[in-house]
Amino acid sequence: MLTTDTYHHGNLRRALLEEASAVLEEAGADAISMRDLARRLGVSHAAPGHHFEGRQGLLSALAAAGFENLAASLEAAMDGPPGEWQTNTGRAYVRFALAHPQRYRLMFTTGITSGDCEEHLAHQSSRAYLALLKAVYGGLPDIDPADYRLAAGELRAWSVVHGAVMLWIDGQLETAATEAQFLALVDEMLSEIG
Amino acid sequence: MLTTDTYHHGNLRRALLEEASAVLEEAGADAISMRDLARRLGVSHAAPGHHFEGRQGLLSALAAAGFENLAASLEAAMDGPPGEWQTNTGRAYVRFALAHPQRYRLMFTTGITSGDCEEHLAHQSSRAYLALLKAVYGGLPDIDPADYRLAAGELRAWSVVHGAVMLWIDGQLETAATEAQFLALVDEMLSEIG
DNA sequence: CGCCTATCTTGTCGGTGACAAGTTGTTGGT
DNA sequence: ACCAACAACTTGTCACCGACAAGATAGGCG
Repeated sequence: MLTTDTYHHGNLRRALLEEASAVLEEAGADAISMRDLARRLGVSHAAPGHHFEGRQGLLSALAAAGFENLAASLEAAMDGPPGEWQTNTGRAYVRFALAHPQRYRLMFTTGITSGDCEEHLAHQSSRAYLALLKAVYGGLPDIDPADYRLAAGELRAWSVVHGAVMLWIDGQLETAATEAQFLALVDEMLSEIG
Repeated sequence: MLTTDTYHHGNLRRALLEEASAVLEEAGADAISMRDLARRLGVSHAAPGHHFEGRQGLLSALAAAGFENLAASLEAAMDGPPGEWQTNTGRAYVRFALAHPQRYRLMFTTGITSGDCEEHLAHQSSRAYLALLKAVYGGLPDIDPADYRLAAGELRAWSVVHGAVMLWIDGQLETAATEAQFLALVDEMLSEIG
C-alpha cells in the first residue's frame, strides 16, 4: 500500500475530491453532502470535516481544480498562430464548459471568499483569466496587475462565451436548439467577433 | 380586515412571497427556509407548505414574479423609435439585473421543471424572451413558435447581456471595475452591437 | 343546525453541517 | 525500545431543515 500514501484509512482527501467530483457531475453541487460522501467511502460522518474547511471548503477545492483544468485547456488552445488564438481559445472555453457543466456552474457560482484553498483558487482563476486576455489581444499587455482596469474588449469576449454557456447549461436554450446547433452558433459568433 | 382577503390567519401566500422576496434580496435564495419564513410570520412551521409545492414551489413563484417584472421592463423600453429598441432594451435588461441580482440569479438558475406555477413561469419567461426578440430584430418575425429555431442574432445579444450581468453578479469583475465603470462598458458594448 | 372544505397546528421522520471529545495509528526524538 | 506528540478518524450531540401525516379550527353554505 505504498502507493496510497500515509494510510490511516486511505488517502481520504483525494478520495473525497474524486467522489465529490462524481456526484457533482451527475447531480450537481447541491447534491454534494459531506455525510453522503463519508457513507460512500465507508468512513465516519465527521471524517470529511477534517480535510476541508467545512462543505464550502470542499466546494472551493472542486472549483479550484476546475479552474486549473480550464486554464490548461485555454493555454493549450494557443499553440497555433496568434491570429487564431481568439477563436480557438473561445472554442476551447465553450468545449470545457459543455463537457463539465456542473463543474463550470460551481466555478462561477461559489463565492471566492471561501478560505480553504483560497490562494490556489485565486491563482488558477487568474491564470485562466490571463489566458483569456492573451487570446483576446494576441498577447499580454505590459501593465501592473495592481492597477488593471477592465476594458470593453475582454468584457465582450468573456461575456459572450460565458453568457452563451450559462444559458445553455441552465437549460434556457433547450427548446430552441440542439447541442450541435448551439455549438455551430457559438462558432459563428466567435468568428464574427475575432 | 376586508383588505386582507379570506383571513384565517392573514393572507399567508402573499405574506410568504413578500417575506421570501426580502430574504432573497438580502441573503440569496439559499437563505430562504420555509421554517424561517413561518417563524418570521408567526405561523407554525408547516403552514407555508400548504401554499406552495414545497420549497421549490416557492422559489418557482419568486422566479415567475421576477420574469413578470423583467418582461414588463423590457416592453416598456420599447416605446421609443425601433432604431433604439436594441440599445434601450439591453440597458433595461442590465438595469433590472443589477437592481435585483439575487432574483436574477434565481430566475436563471432554478430549473423550470418545478410544477407549482409552471405555466405562469413559462408564460412570463417567454414573454420576456419575445420582448428580447422584438428588440433585436426591430419587430417580431412571423413564424410558428413551434418550429422556432435559435439564430445567431438573438443568441449573441442575449449572451452578451446575460454573460456580462452574471459575471458581475457573481463577483468575477469585482476587482477589475466599479459598478459605474461596468455600466459604462456595457453601454459601450450595446451601442457597438446595435 | 350540521356538514364541508380550506387553512393552520402539532408531531414526527430522516437527513444535514458543525462542533466537541475521545480513540487510534504513525512518526520522530531520545 | 520507548514514549511523547501529532494527525487521522470515530462517536456523540446539537440545531436546523424539508416533507409528511393527522388533528384542530374557522368560515361558508345547505
